[in-house]
Order: sequence, then C-alpha cells, then structure tokens
Amino acid sequence: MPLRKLPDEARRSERARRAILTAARDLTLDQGYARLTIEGIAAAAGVGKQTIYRWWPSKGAIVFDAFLALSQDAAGNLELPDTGDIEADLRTVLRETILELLDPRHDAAFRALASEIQTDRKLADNLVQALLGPQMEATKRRLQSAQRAGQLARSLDLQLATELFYGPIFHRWLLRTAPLDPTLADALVPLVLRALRPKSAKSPPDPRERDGTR
Amino acid sequence: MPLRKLPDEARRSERARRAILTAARDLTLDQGYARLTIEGIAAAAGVGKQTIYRWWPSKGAIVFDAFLALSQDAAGNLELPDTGDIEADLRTVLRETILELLDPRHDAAFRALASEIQTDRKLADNLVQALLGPQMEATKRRLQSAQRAGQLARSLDLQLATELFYGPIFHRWLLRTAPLDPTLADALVPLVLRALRPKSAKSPPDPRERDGTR
Amino acid sequence: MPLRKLPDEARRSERARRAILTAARDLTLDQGYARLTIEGIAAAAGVGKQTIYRWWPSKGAIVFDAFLALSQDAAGNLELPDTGDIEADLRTVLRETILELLDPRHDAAFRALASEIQTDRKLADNLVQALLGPQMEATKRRLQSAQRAGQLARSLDLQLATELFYGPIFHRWLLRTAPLDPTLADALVPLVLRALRPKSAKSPPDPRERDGTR
Amino acid sequence: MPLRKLPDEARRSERARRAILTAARDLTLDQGYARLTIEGIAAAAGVGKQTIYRWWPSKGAIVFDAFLALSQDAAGNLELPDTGDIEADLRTVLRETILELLDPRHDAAFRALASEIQTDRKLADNLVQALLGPQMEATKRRLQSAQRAGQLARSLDLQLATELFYGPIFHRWLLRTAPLDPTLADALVPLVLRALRPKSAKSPPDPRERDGTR
DNA sequence: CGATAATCGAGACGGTACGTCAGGTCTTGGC
DNA sequence: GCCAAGACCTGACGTACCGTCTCGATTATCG
Repeated sequence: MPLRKLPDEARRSERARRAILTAARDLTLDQGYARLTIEGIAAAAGVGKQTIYRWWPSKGAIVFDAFLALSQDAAGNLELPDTGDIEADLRTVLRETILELLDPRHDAAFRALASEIQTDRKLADNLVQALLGPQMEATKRRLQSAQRAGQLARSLDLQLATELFYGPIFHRWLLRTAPLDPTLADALVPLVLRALRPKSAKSPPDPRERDGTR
Repeated sequence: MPLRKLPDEARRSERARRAILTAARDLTLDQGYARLTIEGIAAAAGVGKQTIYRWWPSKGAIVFDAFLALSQDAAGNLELPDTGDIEADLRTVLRETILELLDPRHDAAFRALASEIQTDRKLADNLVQALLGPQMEATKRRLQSAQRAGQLARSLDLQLATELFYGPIFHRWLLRTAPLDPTLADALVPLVLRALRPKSAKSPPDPRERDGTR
Repeated sequence: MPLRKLPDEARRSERARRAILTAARDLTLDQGYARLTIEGIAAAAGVGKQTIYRWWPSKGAIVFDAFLALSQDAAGNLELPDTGDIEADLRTVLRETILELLDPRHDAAFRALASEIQTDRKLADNLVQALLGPQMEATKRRLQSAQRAGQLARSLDLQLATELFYGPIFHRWLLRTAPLDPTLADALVPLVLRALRPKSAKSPPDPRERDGTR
Repeated sequence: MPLRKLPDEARRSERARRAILTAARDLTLDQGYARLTIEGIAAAAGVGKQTIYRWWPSKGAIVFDAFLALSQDAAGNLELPDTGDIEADLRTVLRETILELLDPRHDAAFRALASEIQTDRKLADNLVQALLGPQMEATKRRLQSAQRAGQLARSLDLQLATELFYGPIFHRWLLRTAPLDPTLADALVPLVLRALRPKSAKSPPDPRERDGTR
C-alpha cells in the first residue's frame, strides 16, 4: 500500500517509478534527508519533476515508499517467534529492532520519517499503518499467546504492555537521551516482564522469580 | 546556556535578542514551525537578518531559546514532589508532562525540536542537557528516594526505570501510534511500579499491593 | 546579438524578455543606473530573479540590451548621408551624435555602459561591436567616399581620421572637461577637415577654403 | 585640495589618514576598484569605519585622494617642454600620457574615477580641477607659445585644439574602440598639427609640408 | 494499423527563502 | 576625547528549490 495518488496507474512507467525510488534512497543515504530535494531526485533518476509530482504528494511520501521495500515483507505478514519462552522471544525481537535502528540505512530513513510525521499527519497515519502498527500488533499477539499460557496476567492492557517494550527504545533513539545499543533489550525485557506477570503469589510461570536464578 | 556563535557578547543588544525570541515564538505558534523562516522572524522582530545569523546557528536553535524560557525555571532546579507515596507522585508528574505535550503552545515547539534533533546533533545535545536531562535526573532522584524508603527494589537501574515511564508517553506522542491523554499516566504508573518493587513476595512497602491485590 | 547565457533559447519566454528590458529601461531612466537593481527589475517586470540571471550575466548586459533597441536600427545598416559635401554631411552626423548624447534617455544609458565597460571587458566588446563600431565604420566609408572624390588626402589613416571627429566629442562628454553642445560639431568639422585634405596647396575640393579664407 | 569634509581638521589623525589612503590604493591595485569596499579599507588600514566616513563622502573620493599623490606634483605646476619644436614636444607629452594610461597602476585608478564621475558630479569637478584641467591648461599654454612663434594659426580655439590631441587618446582608452599604444602619438600629432597651422599658403613654420619630406 | 491521447524527459517560469556582503549609523570601552 | 572595533538595520546580492507550466517525442491502447 504505497502512497500513491489515484489516477489510472496503468499508464504509469514502472521504469520511472523504480528509478525515482532508487534515487531517493541513494540520495537520502549519502547526503541525508535534509539535503534531499525533488529536483535532485528527478535529476538522479533521469526523470522530469512532473513525473514525481504526478505520483507522490510530498518528499516524505517518496522516502516512505523508497524505504518501505526494505521492511515491507516484514510488515505484511509479520509474526514474532513463539518458542514458548516469552522472555527469550521478546529479547530476540527487540534486539533485532534495535539493530535495525542502528543500521545506518534504516537510521537515515526512519529519522527522516520520524521528523516528517511531526508535521504531516497523513504520512504519520501511513507510517503507523504500514510499519509501526503491524509490528506492534504482532507483538501484542505474542503477548496474548503468553497470556493464554498463563505466563502473563490475564487483565493486561496489551497495547500499554507493548509500549512498555518499544517506548524506552524509541525514547533513546529519537530523543537521544542515552546511547542505544542491543543490550538494552536484555535489561529491558526481564524488567518489564516483572510488571506483566500474573499477580498470584505463586507466580509459577516465571521460573526465575521463584527460585532466584532460573 | 543558549546556543550562540562566537562574537563578543558584551555588545549584544538585549532589545534585539528579546524581539527575536518573541517573534520566533509567536510565529511558530500561529503558523507552525514548518512555515517559520529566518526572514519572517527578522521582519516580525524589526531586526536585520544578520543580527540573527550573528547569534544563532540555525532556526532550531532560535526556537530552542525561544521556548526554553517557557520551561526554563522548571529545568533549573527541578524537583519532583515527594509525599512519600511514589505512585501518587509519579502520576502527578507524568500527568503534567502529558498535559504539557498536549498544550498546543508546547506541542508546536517540542515537535519542531524533536524533528530538528534528528538532523542536528548539537541541538540534540542542548535539548537533552537543558530540558530532557534535568527532568529525567529529577525523576531518578525521586525513584532513589523511594528506593531508600524500601518501596523499590535495591538493584534497580534507575536510568532504565525512568525510561519505562517516559518512553511510552513519548512513543505515543512522537510516533502517533495511539492518542495521548493524561489517563495514560494512571494506567502506566502502577503497571511500571510492579516491575520496580522489591522482589520479596510480601512487598510490605506498598500499601495497595498488600491489601488490594491479595 | 544580445548578451546571453547558454540555455536552450527555443524555450525562452518572449513575454518575460520584453517585460525585463522594458522595466530595465524605465527604471534606469527614472532613478538612474546606480540605483538600478536586479531585484527591482524583476519586481517591476513581474518576473522571477532567476529568469533574469538565466539569460543575462550582469546588470550592464541588461541595460545594453534594453537600450540597444533605441539605436539598433541605426546600428544595423547604418550609412552616413552623402550629398557630396563632406563637411556638411559630417556636421549633420556629429550634431546628431551630440544631440543623442545630450538626450537624457540616452545619456543615462550610455553613461551607465561607459562606466561598466571600464570593468567588464565582454560588455566593452559588445558595445564596440554593436554600437560604436558600426558608427565608426560608416563614418570611415563616408570619408573614403570623399577621398575617392579627391576631397581628402589619399594617404589618410581612416581609423585615426574618424577618431579625430569622435574623440573630442566623447572626451567632453565622458570626462566633463567642458560642456558639450551641438555647436561643437560646427567648429570641429572644418578644423579637422583641414588636417585631412590633400596636401596640394591649391586644395580645390573645398569651396570655402578656396574663396572664403583667401 | 583633497576631497575632505569640513570639520576641524586639527583633531584628525594623520596616521589614520595615511593608512586609509595606502590601504585604498593597495586594495584597488590588487583587486580592482569594483571589489573595493569601505569595510575592506577600514580593516586593511586598521581603522574604524566611522573614521573613514568622517573624512570622505564616497569611495570615489578616497580613491581620488589615494591616487592623487601619484600625479599630484605633475598637477601642481605642470609645464610642457618647450624646445621650440611644437611637434616634438607634443609627441613627447602625449607619449607620456599614453604610457601613463597603460601603466596598470594608473589604469586601475583612472578607470575607477572615469567610471565614478559618470554618476558623481562633484567628483567629476574635482577630477577636472585637479588633474585633467591642469594638464589641458599646460597644453594650451604650449600651443599658445607655438602660436606666438607663428607656428600655429592665430585664430585657433585653443581649447578645441587641445581636445583634438587628447580626445582620440581617451576615446580609445575609455571606449576601447581600438588598442591604445604610444605610437598613436606619432601619427596623431603631425596629423592634427596640419589642422592648426597658419592658413597662409607659404606656411613657413612647417618644414615638412614645405619641401615634402622634412 | 494507424490515430490519438496521456505520459514522459526536460527545463523555463514566477516565487520564496536562503545565507552573505556591504552600506551607513550608532554605541562601547580602552588608551 | 578620540578612535578601533564592531553591532545594528537595511537592502541587494546570486543561488537553490519549490510547484506549475509548457514543450516536443515517445508509447500503447483503441477505433
């Protein structure tokens, strides 16, 4: 579901579309989103400016499409691993998320989008719908599965629970209050899980809390 | 510690400085940061552009200074309330934080800054140092006080604990994954506190958990 | 042969070109070349600055084009009158030249150009090629015709002879060593012609010298 | 008679004055008058801008003063050589004049002044009064001396006669209609003198015209 | 199959803002 | 008390891009 205007897509030049997205991605990566210009993209893509304006409403929308490809399969039918060990599974996923944010290719693009959505509501909706939402939904599903397995409290607000995992990560990354690195996942997951476990004193699901180590 | 270039500050015109910051704030509020221009500020402030360029390196830096005044007393010797009830105190503070983010005056400015720091590292450092840092430090101090009162686990990573509170709030606000409203604080605080309490099952310090849950 | 940069002239907007030249001429005439600005021209012409910079390299080049129209027909296939009376013909032409220099419309423009060519070699070449050169060439042709009629010495350096006529006029006009007025032509022409006549003492071609002086 | 404003010159700093004129001359010579700025002069002279504005009304006036020194002795009590041979004397002087115009040091300054006087009437008057006038007056005196010796016609308009010599030279130099070089003097002087000699058929003063060769 | 209409590249156009330069005036602090 | 230093407001510079708008020259269905 790329950000496209409506007109008859049949006539659209696939060559041009690809050239534009490729140029947008390359230019963003090697000079940063701030220096990215429509004219620059057009020139690099060997395309008229009008061709860009015909199909995309804004610079942000192009970048969105340009980088969507990188994560798009993930976005489609995303599912978290389910080994039965909720802590391990979350750690795996969050480490991956962090590594993705640290990868310069994604870093540039995601920061650009994070920046743009402060202004562009439509883009924000698209970003949530295509990337952030699916990821969070998948996480919720995994939490729900753990919940059904009695590992998490029954009364959990899954949305909020999910944000407990992603919030601190994006907080560091977006606001730069502290350096982000994958070990954050290792500290974060067990800590948050303490809040999510069933309230019963016996708390059998968590092996560690019971006997101290594991 | 505003963002300034080199020239002799002794000769600086206080009149011009104030006019610029006022104009920048007013313009940001009624047309948004995206439409804010240096020329517009200069015109509105009755000031030459050069006077702006002489003292500020970027549009973001001006807005930073312009809005710093709004929160700057808070930033200086910020301290969280300490009624002995950590949950109530945190709820109070986080509600205030959320309300501030929802206040259009701050919303415009903070989004602008959040957007700019994705690109401008220097500005990011200043933002953390002048606003975000002090707020988080104060929060850490309050958590530490609760820790000393035996209400929180002794082994806590206070930095991470703090991020557990602020992360989800900023996550919603910046990434727009869900609407932000003050009731988030009410759900968030008790949930996170479950993760932070001492590991002893009886957890006597928290009156609510003792007789409320079990 | 106006002064143009490289871009594809086929796409050039005739409307814009005309508006620019008209604005340049009008502004020069009513505020003087010194106060003329590119921005002023663009504004008066209802044109983007870039459109000016796209087609002209300098303010001088615009004024050159703007005023070329005034004299351009003359420049094309200029020919001096040839009544057979070289003295009368030159007097006619030089009076006209002087009157043109005194006409405020031309005065402003020509002084501007005279000023600019001290710095701008390219403009100087264009000025000579389009205006001064043709005028002098036509004068040379008329002198040559008189030469063939035996009214002037056979061995004349026509270039130098021509400069004998124009030099003193421009000297007064440019350096302001003395006020310029059309009667200068009446004194100048017969005096210079004395230098140009055939060396034979009897000098029959000049009716006046024959029966007037002696 | 340099171009100064009126205020009490007693307080004037001679050091500053000299530094300013020297800086103006140096800067003009090595970057051209067009790039010369008041700020540049002030900086190079180690002087406040106000000190310049206090004593000179315009950039042209500074350059005028700065270069006046070069020719000022000449301007004061200028006298042409008088060997009795008017042709030789004029040739000598005009060659010198041409060489001076070709000397880069003077070329830069004189072109600057020639350019400025198109706009600045006051400067024009000063230039004529201090440099061009004296030179022409001296030339007139020499012509008058030749006249008294019977070498030139009695009825001559000396002003016009003088312009016959200088006009062509400055015409080439200012309007760049032809390259200027010292041999111009050799061709110019005898030709113009033909126009100035007494009208008597015997014309004894000119040896050459009489016997054909010399 | 050839017409015919939308799309394509190219880039000129009217604009807005940029960041810089210099002008001429005004203020300050040190000598 | 003068003067270097330089901040100030002003105005113009020349450049970069914006988003819109022609231009032919391909396409690529559809009559």
